[in-house]
Amino acid sequence: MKGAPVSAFKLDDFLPYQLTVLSSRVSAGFSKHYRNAYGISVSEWRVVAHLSQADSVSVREIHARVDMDKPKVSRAASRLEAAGYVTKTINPQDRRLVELSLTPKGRDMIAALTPIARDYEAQLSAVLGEADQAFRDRVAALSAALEDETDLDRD
Amino acid sequence: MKGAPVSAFKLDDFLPYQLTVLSSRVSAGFSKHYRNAYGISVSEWRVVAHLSQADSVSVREIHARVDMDKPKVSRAASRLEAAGYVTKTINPQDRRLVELSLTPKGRDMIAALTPIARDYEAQLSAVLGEADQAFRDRVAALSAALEDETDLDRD
DNA sequence: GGCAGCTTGTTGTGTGTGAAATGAAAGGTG
DNA sequence: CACCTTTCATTTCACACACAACAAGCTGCC
Repeated sequence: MKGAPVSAFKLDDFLPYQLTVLSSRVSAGFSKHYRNAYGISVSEWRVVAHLSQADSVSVREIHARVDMDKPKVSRAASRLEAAGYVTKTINPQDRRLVELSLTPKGRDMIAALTPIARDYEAQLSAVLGEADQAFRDRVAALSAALEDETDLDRD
Repeated sequence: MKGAPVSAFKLDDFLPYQLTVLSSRVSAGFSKHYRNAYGISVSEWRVVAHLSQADSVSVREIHARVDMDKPKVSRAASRLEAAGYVTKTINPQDRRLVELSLTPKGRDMIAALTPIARDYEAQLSAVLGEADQAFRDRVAALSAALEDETDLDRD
């Protein structure tokens, strides 16, 4: 019994680990629906998805709302622009701001992906069964509880 | 009403997005406990945590059990070896295998981190309240349901 | 025994990432 | 109005990642 751990730590039962694995699988399961069809990454999907709710939005706005740092948003926007899904225009009132807008091609993409996203979410809900709403509430509660800890909003 | 989305897609309410944000926050909240103190990353933490349950384990074993691909395990192991937390020895029976073992220094680290991990998990459980076990069951159920989809076990 | 084929681990390669630095524009103060 | 500070976006740099190629070792079949 030389190196026998006194009280073994079970990584498989560790909630942070489980959540990372789950999150990775859920994202992978959905991203394969748009990665092949449209050649966009998760970051790009998030930007486009946010643009579907509010057209003409600055990089800063997306950075604040979509849990991505500024360089990530900036690069995702550039890739989306190069792919023809988004246009970048400088705001005339405040010329520091870069307003992002969906092109018709971008709108077509989000129009096609929205039902796919809803279907995918419905599949997840089916697995969760009647506990669906309770589960979502717990996710939100945990997320909110940790929000301030990760509160590094020094820009 | 030119670009008004017909039925807006709410990224904030999208479960895959919520889970990614949650997972990121939970991991960040815990990793800050060992990042500063020991200078190790999440990958390295996982390897060490797994070694705490089963000493002397091959890279392949960790790859299979810890949701990391082979290069990631290999590089994490090399960094841990350089930092003096693990040793790598070639298995004499099968000289392809590299057995990883914790050094005393590595055992000290995991001994110090285990109670911190348990405390952190207890905090999460406190937020979840009586729904704790139900929540974990749902996490496991979802993860299991998606396991086969991500089943790219072509090594 | 020798060669084909598999397994294991490491190393390359192109890409993405995050932190800090930079550039560019607006606001505030004397 | 000049100067300084703040804000926004991009770029730089060092590093991590994923996928693929690779070298080394084992196995089995003839």
